[in-house]
Amino acid sequence: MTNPSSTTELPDRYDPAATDADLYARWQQAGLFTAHAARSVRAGGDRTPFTIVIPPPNVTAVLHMGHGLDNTLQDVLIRWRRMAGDEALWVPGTDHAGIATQNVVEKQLAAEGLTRFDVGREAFVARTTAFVAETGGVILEQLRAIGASCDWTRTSYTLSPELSRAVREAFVRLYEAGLVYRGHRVIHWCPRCLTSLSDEEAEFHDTAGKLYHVAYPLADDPTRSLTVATTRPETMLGDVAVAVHPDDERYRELVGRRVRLPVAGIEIPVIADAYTDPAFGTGVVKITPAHDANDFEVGKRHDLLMPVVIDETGVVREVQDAAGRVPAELQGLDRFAARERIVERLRAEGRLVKVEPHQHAVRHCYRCDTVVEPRLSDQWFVRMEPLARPALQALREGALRIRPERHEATYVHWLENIRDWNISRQLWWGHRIPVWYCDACDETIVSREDPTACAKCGGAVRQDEDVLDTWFSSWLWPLSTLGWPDTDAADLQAFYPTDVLVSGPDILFFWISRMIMAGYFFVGESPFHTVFLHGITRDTQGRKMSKSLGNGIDPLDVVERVGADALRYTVVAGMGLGVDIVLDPDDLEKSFAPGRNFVTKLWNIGRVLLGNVGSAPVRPLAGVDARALTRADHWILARLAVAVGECDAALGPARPLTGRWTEADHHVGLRLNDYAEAARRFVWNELADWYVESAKGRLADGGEDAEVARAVLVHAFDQALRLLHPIIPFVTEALWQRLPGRARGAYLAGAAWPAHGTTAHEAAAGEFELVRAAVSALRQVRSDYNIPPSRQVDAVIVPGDDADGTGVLREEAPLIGRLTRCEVRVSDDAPHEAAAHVLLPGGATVVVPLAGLVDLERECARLRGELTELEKQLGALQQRLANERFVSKAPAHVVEGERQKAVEWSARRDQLRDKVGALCGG
RNA sequence: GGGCGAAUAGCUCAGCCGGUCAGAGCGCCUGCCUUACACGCAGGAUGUCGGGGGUUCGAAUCCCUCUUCGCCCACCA
Repeated sequence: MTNPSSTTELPDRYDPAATDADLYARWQQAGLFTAHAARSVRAGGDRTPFTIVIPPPNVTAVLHMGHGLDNTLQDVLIRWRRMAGDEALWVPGTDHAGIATQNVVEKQLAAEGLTRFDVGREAFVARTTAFVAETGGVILEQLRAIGASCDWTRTSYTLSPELSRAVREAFVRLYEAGLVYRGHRVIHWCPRCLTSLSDEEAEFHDTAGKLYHVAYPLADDPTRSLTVATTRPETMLGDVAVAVHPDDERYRELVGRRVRLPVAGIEIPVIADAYTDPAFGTGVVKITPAHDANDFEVGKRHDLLMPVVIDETGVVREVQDAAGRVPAELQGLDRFAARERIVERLRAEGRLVKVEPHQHAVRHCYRCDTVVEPRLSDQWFVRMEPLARPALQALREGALRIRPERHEATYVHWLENIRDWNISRQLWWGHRIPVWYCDACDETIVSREDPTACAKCGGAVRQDEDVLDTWFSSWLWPLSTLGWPDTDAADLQAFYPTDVLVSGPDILFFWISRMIMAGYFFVGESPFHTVFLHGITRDTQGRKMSKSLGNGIDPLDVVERVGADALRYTVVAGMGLGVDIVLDPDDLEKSFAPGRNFVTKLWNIGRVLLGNVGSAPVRPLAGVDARALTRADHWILARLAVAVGECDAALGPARPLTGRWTEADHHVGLRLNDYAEAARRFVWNELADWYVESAKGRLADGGEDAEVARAVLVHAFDQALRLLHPIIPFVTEALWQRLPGRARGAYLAGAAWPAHGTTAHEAAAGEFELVRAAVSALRQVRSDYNIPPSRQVDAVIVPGDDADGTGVLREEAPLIGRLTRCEVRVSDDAPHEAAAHVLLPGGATVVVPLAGLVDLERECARLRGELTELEKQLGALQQRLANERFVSKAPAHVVEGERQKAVEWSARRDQLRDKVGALCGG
């Protein structure tokens, strides 16, 4: 790479399209993203490992803004730690996404007029496999476009042979521990996907429904009836009882008698069960064990029949134990059509007492949004309570923290009330459940290896038809991607436990909590010590970005228009911890302006800096005699030290300082927006606005001082690029490569994170603050009096009591003059004519003669107003200082600060009075 | 029905343990194409920090309450 010696070789904008891909390829060629197990201290190396496993996107997914955000944050952390000297590993990969992927392929089949049953299981799986192989994993390619520094040599896939082995091992181990069992109960069923769902997969949606009050006449006295309330009249065909509360006086005498079930025309008993809430509706509830989880429990308690009247597709018919319950006219109707018909019949028969509107939460399939049908079936479950205990303990003892902290309460609540996990799915796409049945002797075989015959009787065996919940492989992700169940695997040894898990809060239960439970159960350790939950992206109306609403932003669009760096900077700088980020899908230019502007600014700082510094070798800062440093040099070095400190503080400790999170470090760090702001401020408001401007003259003058300025300039910029690299890796690398003296093959991506500076520069830096104050004062005068830049202004700085300050101002007068386009001299000799006065800290006064420059009359009015306002404020301040209680109770430094302020204000008031006197003649 | 969070400049938000916090970015106003940058420079305006009450010498910051939005959880048929 060449080192351009003038800005003419650098275009005036950074061109991501022409640069980013090339830089990314070179990073990868240099092996910068590849972690080495042997270098981890856990494997005898000398580097602390820092590991993140990516939340594996669905294999068929394409990148959306949520991924853009999530992966940017991970990349910031990974790049930061890599630079900080850790053995940083970011494991990428994809999830086979059972239902989601199967649905995609089924849709393709549907377009051909076929169902999966038409093609058969084997062919369907083959087709899906081919589909995934062909088009899957696109998202991983897309991640490179935003700069994600994943270790692509370790790319994983939940359905790969290696990870499938982990899945089977996990299932068998849980089974052997008695934590996996087969249960016969009512589960959530999606009649469209034709599979069971876990509690988490059956999402509640508020729905405007109706509450139907239906009269069930007493069998032995049709003039009397019990009225039940139901939202789902179609299930009444499966009623086996009506229940009242045992203590409910109103119905006590009816318990044990029978009622006649309308429509079905059969008799069912009245039972007493505490499940019934006497206060709800009429206090009478119909019991339908096969179609309601609670009713199922009641049914079991009372040993009731469990007739199934709705089949797996949601069609009403006599499925099981339901002979004679479904009238012919209802047979074969969809459940919702059946509801209508039943209601009509009830109305016709005079059994419908009333219908009320009813707002309630109805479970829907999280994949296809179909209303879930509770269904009685045999499923595999994981007993979760024993797994939850250590996961709760982890948080209590500080092995784990969740940020922002408010999510910790959610986590605890969920774990404390955890329910068993239905892990079997009636799908074809996924890990086949490793259970075989022998029909000959009824033996159940759960095995790591595929059995060929029944171990007991030698008979033929057949494997369970179901597959595992896709999350059953996801929950092993931190383990399986690192080589588990091979506990000797180099990666597992070197990188497990991992460090930070970055995700949106939406999959806290689906995935994150379960990973923690798996970590403890399978290897006895939490898979990570920090869960970092970020917000989600919303549009300007506050709506969640989604495909269906069409309000999403395609990150690749953004990359194309403003570049990956601008995208990354915008989301990192714009997002508080755990706070949602609002972006306008209709105005990408505006939404990403902060990032775009900053990248351009940085690029231009690079242009002027490189252009002024040239390509000749530059001394390392350490080789510069400290006595040769100017005030400005000290100042920028001091500011750099502050910026580095702020960035480190904002990012926080990468891991618990004492092995466990404590009050001291639990709530610290991961404030990426603060980190971004600290770095931005240094580079823009300090380095560019002040230091670079101040150095231009020195560089032009040449000589020894120019060498010093070059050294400081290059050092400060180099350090700034390092600070910013995790956020905006491309432009910083492109600039860093052009710094003079850059060694071939060295990359910023592999460079060291800035070390804390010394405090050696602070004293001289303070002097430069006085220079800045003088410059600001003169700029303000120019602006206040509307003096155009072209108009030369003579300024006099009248020394104050501070002899040192006067010395500084005298020496720096040329610089102050250059930065303000004024002719500045320091003299006791204040001009006598009308002039503007600005007081500097330390007592010196900037005086600018105004004769011929302004309308004095207007100016006087303005000044008098200013004086009045100041006197008012000063009065209040003095009153405060006269307050006994304030002086005695407030901390000394506060009182001292107020006193100081009063002194300054008084001086300013006196100045202002003089000024008014001088300008306005008394 | 529980639990949690948010309400601060026109917009999106920072403001941790009460006193240099009334701030940033975008937008707006004024003046500048000052040979790095108009995706810029210099200067500037705008907020009784959702309402009410309380604690305190002092509250955007703590407590109570109300209002309005979110989110999560939940077997009230």
